[in-house]
Amino acid sequence: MSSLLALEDTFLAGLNNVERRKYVQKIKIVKHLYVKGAKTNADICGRFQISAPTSTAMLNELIAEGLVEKQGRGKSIGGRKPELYGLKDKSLFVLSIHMEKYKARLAIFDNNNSPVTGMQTFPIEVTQDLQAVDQVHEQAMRLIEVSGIDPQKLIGVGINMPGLVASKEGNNHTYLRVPGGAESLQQLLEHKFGKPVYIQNDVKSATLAEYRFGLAHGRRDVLVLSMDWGVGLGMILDGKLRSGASGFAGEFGHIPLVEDGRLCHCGKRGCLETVASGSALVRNAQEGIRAGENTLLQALSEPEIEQLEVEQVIRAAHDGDQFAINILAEVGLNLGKGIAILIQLFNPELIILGGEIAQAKPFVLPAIQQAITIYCMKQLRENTRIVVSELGRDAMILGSVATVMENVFETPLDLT
Amino acid sequence: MSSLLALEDTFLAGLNNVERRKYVQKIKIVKHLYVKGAKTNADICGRFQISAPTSTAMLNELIAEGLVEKQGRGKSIGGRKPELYGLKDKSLFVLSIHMEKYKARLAIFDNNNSPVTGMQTFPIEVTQDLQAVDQVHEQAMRLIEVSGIDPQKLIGVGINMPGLVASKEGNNHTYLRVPGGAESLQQLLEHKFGKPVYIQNDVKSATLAEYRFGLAHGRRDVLVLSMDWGVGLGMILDGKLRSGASGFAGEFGHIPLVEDGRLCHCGKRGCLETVASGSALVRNAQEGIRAGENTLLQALSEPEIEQLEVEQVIRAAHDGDQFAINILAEVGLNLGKGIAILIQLFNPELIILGGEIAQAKPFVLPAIQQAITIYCMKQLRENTRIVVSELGRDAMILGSVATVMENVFETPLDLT
DNA sequence: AAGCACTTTTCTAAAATTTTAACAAAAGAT
DNA sequence: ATCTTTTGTTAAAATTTTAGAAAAGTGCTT
Repeated sequence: MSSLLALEDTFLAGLNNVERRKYVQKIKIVKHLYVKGAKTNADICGRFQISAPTSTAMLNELIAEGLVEKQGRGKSIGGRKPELYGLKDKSLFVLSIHMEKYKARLAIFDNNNSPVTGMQTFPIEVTQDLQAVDQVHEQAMRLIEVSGIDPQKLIGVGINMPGLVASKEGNNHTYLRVPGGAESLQQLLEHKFGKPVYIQNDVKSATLAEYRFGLAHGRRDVLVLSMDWGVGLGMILDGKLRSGASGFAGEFGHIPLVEDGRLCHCGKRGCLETVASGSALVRNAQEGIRAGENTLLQALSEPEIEQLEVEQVIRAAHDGDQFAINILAEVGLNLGKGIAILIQLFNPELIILGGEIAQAKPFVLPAIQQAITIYCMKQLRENTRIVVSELGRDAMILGSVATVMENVFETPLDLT
Repeated sequence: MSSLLALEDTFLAGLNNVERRKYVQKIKIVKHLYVKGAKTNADICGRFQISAPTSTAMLNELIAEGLVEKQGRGKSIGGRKPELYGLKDKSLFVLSIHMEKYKARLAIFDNNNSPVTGMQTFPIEVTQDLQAVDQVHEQAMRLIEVSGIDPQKLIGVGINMPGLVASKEGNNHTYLRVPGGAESLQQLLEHKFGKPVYIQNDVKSATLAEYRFGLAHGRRDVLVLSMDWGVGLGMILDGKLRSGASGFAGEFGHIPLVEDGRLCHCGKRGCLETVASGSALVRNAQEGIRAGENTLLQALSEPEIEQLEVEQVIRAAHDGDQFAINILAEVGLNLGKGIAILIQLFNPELIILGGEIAQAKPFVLPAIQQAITIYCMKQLRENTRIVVSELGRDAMILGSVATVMENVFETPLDLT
């Protein structure tokens, strides 16, 4: 077996204890190098509690397999300079797909998270049925072909999608429903692609990206909020992305926040999303415009009002529009009340705000902070920082790369 | 070194890789036997991916150290009957202490979680200062002496306490504050006892007990709610007790639930505790009695009303008192709204209700279920069962035993 | 600036440990 | 009663570690 990542169920079963342990150890080393970058032999010895000769032997095997290479020498700390071992560029590839309701983006990345193709964007419509899946698959196969990469080196496909995604089960419970009794959406995709496929909820995926490449890096308890049309939540708790029993954890947008509130599209009343989301912001703006509020947005025609976008309201605020600033602050206050609940329950060290709302930082952040001061206990509030994502839009597409890496390098043994 | 659990910082440092790995492996085996009960050699080989001779050798060492014994033979699955290896009764002891605001309970348990002393209860007052600590220590030392156990075999002390407990840091941020700059409360106690001491918040401790010995056993995502005077929350997520960045996660009682609500003792307004707790129940009862509601509780004199206990209201409900039933249902509805938030955020498979409220199950559970139906998304609601604790009051004292075992057997390496 | 003492890395071979293989004993299945 | 399966030992084989030595640095002293 020349490749480390055989990933076939039959492969592991055919190994004895020694071979399996070595395989697991090598995967752990590769994941370590992926997550932490190039490292010295000594570092690997220390981290995995193995001796230098064994560690060297395994690294040499990984070099022979073409996954690892020596990348110069590290800094001396008072002795001979150590050899640095790192993942070889372009030795593995991941196909990353991000599906939104009305468009999809895809790109291929290598094992050092560098894009090897440009980003492709095309329109789709994510509905209950599987039509969008076929479109995406077709485009993806074309991208793989055009990219010129060795298909053998493509180790997996990561797909973000909206809705209630049960990653482990491999199904989306909101959209893209597979016919009952048959294989899961994940299995269906794996057959189509002939590769391991991992599906994940969009916000959870972005959360993983923040953890690996963004402001959450190196932290152990972080919440990531994504506010666009709706509001989503992803959570890193004790250094891992947590998804709850069925994979649906983080349905923050639909917690009850307002007593006898407005009807939410989910069918319930007074959900957080009815007062703290892009759709709530736009609704408030539309109502204000129609009620004759003094605002720059009055310049819009009735059909333009109907088609109003979150971005336009934020732009108006940046242009000094007091009405837009007010409704953004109101959304911030409501969101802040929700965030206060999160802080009380999760005690995170950091909360990262992402999505469209990031553009409105100067208008919503003070309101959020104010709400937190009102609704949070001092000891909890003081230990939580709130920041705006630095990854921005990239979080999503990088997230599905991270999702693949996370799962591909997952060791088959988990003892608790 | 004859004992497995040396637990001195200097001990591990003095080991080389091989010795350390073996030590870790043996601890893992002991923890496995503790958590799962007696097991066969083959089971241990499979679980830890080691060969039969190595496994046998380690078990023999553990037998020699007096921790493990052969406990008869297991069932055959088509061949020779396997030898069962289990933890020897009374080979290790844990001192378990449960501190409430006005009383403390303590008892000594052995490594099979059997009490080896009766439960001792005595009055204390947990305040900002350390007075209660001295009282508890004194009583504890007396209990150890009276019990007649070999002090060498006492491996640790577990202490539950109310308040914001930062277990890792070793301090309580609400009560029992140590003078600034000095050692932590945990270190102070370790010096007093001359043993490893683990402090934990009472509800988190009970949660661990539910996980090890109660209805949460074998499940991976469980929330435990404890409702007495206040409301507390403990969470098992992905098979581990999670406490957030500073250890304060689970402050469920003080999430904002009511807009412009009543003033809470924490200083904020509209906290869940103001409408869904023992204190809210008693307050509602008192107000109703004084307003002349038609209830059995009218029989109480004014000083008795002032001293009203949760238990009395629940008893009245059991006696068919409609007023008591109504206010319990109201509390249930509010609690249910809070639980709906928890389900949306955590997606637990199980929620265990504990504390005094367990006694009022027939009156609050329907109301809770009703609130969940209103405020939860179908997909989340359907995957969550809500039950009442079967451990009851024992959860607390067993919890601090589990806390000690959890930490004592924790391997020093944790690679993520 | 050169030299010396001390570290750290890297490599190799002997020593120690762990595993596999082989086999006897024990139990169930036919 | 015989055959198959599983367990529990023991001895040979394989693997991993330790120890020792050389190589390659750093940093202090003169």
